[in-house]
Amino acid sequence: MTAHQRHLDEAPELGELPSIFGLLLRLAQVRHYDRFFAAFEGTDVRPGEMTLLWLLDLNPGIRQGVAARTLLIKPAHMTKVVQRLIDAGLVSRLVPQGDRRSVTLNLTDAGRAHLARHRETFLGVSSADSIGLAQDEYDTLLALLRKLAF
Amino acid sequence: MTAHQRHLDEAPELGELPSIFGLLLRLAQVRHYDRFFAAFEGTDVRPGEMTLLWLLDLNPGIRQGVAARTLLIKPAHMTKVVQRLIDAGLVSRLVPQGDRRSVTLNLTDAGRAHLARHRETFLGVSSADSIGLAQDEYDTLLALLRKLAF
DNA sequence: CACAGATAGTATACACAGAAACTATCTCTG
DNA sequence: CAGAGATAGTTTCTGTGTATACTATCTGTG
Repeated sequence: MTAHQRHLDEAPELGELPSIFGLLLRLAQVRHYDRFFAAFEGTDVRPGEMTLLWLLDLNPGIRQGVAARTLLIKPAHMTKVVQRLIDAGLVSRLVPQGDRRSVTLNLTDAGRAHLARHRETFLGVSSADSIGLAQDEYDTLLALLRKLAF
Repeated sequence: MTAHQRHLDEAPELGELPSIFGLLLRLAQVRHYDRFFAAFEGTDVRPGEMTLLWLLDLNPGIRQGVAARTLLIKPAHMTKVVQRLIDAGLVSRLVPQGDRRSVTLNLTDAGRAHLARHRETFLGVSSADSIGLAQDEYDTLLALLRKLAF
């Protein structure tokens, strides 16, 4: 079988599927993850961790639960993500005086260094160019997604 | 603490995060999943299964691997999804004459009935209105996502 | 100030998705 | 036409995220 014939075989009828919002979101996300992991190949940096470090850099001492709600991460999962970052020496946990049920988070020096080291790559993955859209299309897309996300 | 004060507590500084494409995609998807499961509450219908059934309806006898590549589902996972649908009586598997390594898929009568029963709800979840955008914004968003997805 | 209920986070158990290795079949080349 | 390599799908193992239930702490009301 030639490549061309195989291509024909693999072009099934899609009907209205390309207008199903949930499918499009998922497909776009899968492709974006591929880009992310290609850019961070060999570094074991993960998208969610990178985002959390970023948030902690902007909000030193933020409560763990507030970070979780902001990033739509479930509390049970946040516990594990934070534990990983603490094990990696990037984040520190502190139980504040006022409310000893809660936990506040801070970057360590190593965490700040880690963030600085990967900042450009992280931003680069999220650029119109790497995503394959014209700048104005990209701006429109981000504005629309922002309406849905926040 | 009043609701208003709590709201203030929970508005951390976000910096450039709302321009991080990957984060926006994920947040939008999490919110969309919530809508989906709210609409299908009590039915145990899942988004991925619904999409696969739809694809099978349009392409009777499609090869399992072709379906997997079309929907960006990994082969190992597709095996399990198909098995679930077969157990539910919605899909049938057939090993074709020409290539006995492969497997072709078809909807059963029950599968077609299932699809028909949930079709409107499925489309409804994926409408400008339920997503909370104006129709023209929604059309733009879909067109842009389609560029990324296919 | 005691205690009922709310809240913050954690632990346990499970579901969903992927990677790698395996089996069966097919194809192509010598 | 035999055997090496490619291909289709499955199995096994692992990781990521969720639901549920639990512990610790706090708050508000009597």
